[in-house]
Amino acid sequence: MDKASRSPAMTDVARLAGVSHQTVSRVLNDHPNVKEQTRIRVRAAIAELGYRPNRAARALVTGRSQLIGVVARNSTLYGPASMLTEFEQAAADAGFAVSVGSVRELDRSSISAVVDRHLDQRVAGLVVIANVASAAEALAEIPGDVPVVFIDGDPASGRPLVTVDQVAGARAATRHLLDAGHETVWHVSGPTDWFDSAGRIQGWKQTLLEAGAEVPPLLSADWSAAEGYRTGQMLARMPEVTAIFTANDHLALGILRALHERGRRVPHDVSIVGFDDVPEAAYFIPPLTTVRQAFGDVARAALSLLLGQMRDDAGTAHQIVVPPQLIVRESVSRPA
Amino acid sequence: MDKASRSPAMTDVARLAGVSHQTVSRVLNDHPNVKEQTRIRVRAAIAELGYRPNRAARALVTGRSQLIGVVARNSTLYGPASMLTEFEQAAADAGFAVSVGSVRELDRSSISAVVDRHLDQRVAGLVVIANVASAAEALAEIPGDVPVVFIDGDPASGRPLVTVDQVAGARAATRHLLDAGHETVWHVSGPTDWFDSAGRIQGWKQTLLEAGAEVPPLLSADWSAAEGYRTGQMLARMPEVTAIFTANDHLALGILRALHERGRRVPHDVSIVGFDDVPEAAYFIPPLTTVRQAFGDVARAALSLLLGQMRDDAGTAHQIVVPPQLIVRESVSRPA
DNA sequence: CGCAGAAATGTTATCGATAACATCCGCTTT
DNA sequence: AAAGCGGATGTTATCGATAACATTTCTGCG
Repeated sequence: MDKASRSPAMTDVARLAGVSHQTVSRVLNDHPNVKEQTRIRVRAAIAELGYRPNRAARALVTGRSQLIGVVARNSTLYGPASMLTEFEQAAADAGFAVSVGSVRELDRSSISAVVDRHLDQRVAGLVVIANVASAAEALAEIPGDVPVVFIDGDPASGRPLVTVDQVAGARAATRHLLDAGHETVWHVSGPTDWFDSAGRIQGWKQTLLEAGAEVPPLLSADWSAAEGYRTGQMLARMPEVTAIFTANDHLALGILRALHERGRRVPHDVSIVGFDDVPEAAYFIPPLTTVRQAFGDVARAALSLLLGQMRDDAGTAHQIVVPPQLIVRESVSRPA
Repeated sequence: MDKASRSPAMTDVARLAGVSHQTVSRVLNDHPNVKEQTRIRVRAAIAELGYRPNRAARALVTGRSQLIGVVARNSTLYGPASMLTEFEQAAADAGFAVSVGSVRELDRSSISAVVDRHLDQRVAGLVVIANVASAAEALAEIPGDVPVVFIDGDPASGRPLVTVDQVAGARAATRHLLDAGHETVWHVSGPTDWFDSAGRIQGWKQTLLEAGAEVPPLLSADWSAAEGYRTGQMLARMPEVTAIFTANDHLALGILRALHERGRRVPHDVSIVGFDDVPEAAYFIPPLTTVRQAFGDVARAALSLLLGQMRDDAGTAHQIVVPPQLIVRESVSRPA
């Protein structure tokens, strides 16, 4: 009796329940035409044997697995990393496993390599965290028969997409600084090829123009504290700079340090607003006013779009925009 | 000619190359007994058709997939998140996909649920990032026939394990502070049920005892800047505290802020050393001296242990310890 | 030259599920 | 009561690979 040596298959369940394996399959897939009584009998047999369907076999015959592939840039940046774990959690709750395919760069060849790997695994769907514009062309290659949802991609593509409203977040941040009485607001952006950056730049600029404020030159950086520091060293020497909106919290951290070194106090001399609300932002010196993105909401929205596509093929290609939230702390005050 | 409608299978390749599908299989798996000439012919056919093997079919017959399951706590903490992306990268380079299974807590039922999901997928191996002691019992349940490697687990378990030498890291940090002339060093630890915390506490205490220094009471916190701040508020009021070693950089950040608020200057009045070397640590005020963990090395080591187990069943259960590195910046000086 | 034995290749069975089709059964309907 | 019908179930084919075994084709050597 070494039945335990190999996990039970569908035929084992069928034998125990006194039905054919096909009936077991029907019970598993909730087919309508099964008598309630046999359904119960089969369920009992499944429970007794501790039977769990073999995903590989199912994937082979259906051509689809219970696996969702995620394509993301290899990154420990707060945003992408949070996005990923939130999505994994949402997918797990829905009974899906998540296969992560990191790429070093979001260029054409890297992306198609990862997509191919995922298609090899017969993923049921793909989620692409496409935060830079250069990804667009490679993504056009993804075959149309596999459900795809984009996070942070190009809204103009017409593909199903979930994104945080970067423009609104930037507007709230800029407006907050203007409302405090600053004549204008400087912006240190992320890399300009990121959609996030573009949206934040746009929101910042729009708000200044609407308020009739002068638009200072745009300062671009990568997302690191290091570049924030370098940029900050420059800004610290400019007395006319009294309000800065940075594209993420780590940039703000670097700027805070540069200002500190030059003896410019925050928020007394310079006000600053970040973006992301990383957990430690409340413990910067001073605590950072910033914009929080609801990554969990984005992840769940992306999953539900994906499931929608998987269910009905003619699913309309929705786009969902999640609003961000301004978190007010102590890094902003009226100008001196 | 709608061959493109369905991706080519092994038989298609075989037909084109004028051999049997089995020969194609042999070429794919690098079996020795294939004539060089046919091997080339088959390779050409594969290339021409753009054939890619169906992982599901292979998994079905072998009972093993090209998928590695990772069990980790759902977390955006720098350490675990870095570990995950590094491992994914290493696995991808070796041709493996990674299925992430996050759990909210590392308790028995969560873990066995995730492990079961992975076993459903017929993962080729499992990597468990088991950073708390409570995980140990649940992990004992993992069946012995699937290769498992632990990252950060209990060395005493005897299971294959890769870990950063936390004790050595803590010793370096503590010693650095003592060498600067401080009479003793206070320690703010992470949660005491984490192996990381335990190792760092041990290294800290050992070093103090060896140096004949007094061992101050242990202060425990979670890993957050928030608790660092709270703890820091207390420490800032104690003039005898001149040197602090914190279990991670975010705790240090919170403490820096608390000290700053109380007017205690770092490093002039208080020296501080963190742990992790998060990318922004160099831009704290002041730049933080800290201990860097080579997550990439850990990930690659874990993968190679796993591959070793997958190849030869009798593989000796190695344990690999990766040394950390003290990064000296400006948050430490001689006591006043 | 022929034969053993190895090397190269082909044939068939198999993994565990779903799909498609076949069958059986019990009712209604006329 | 026979035909017709749909609900419930069973049978067989199938997905695409590998494993095990069968067969053919080379070798080397007496």
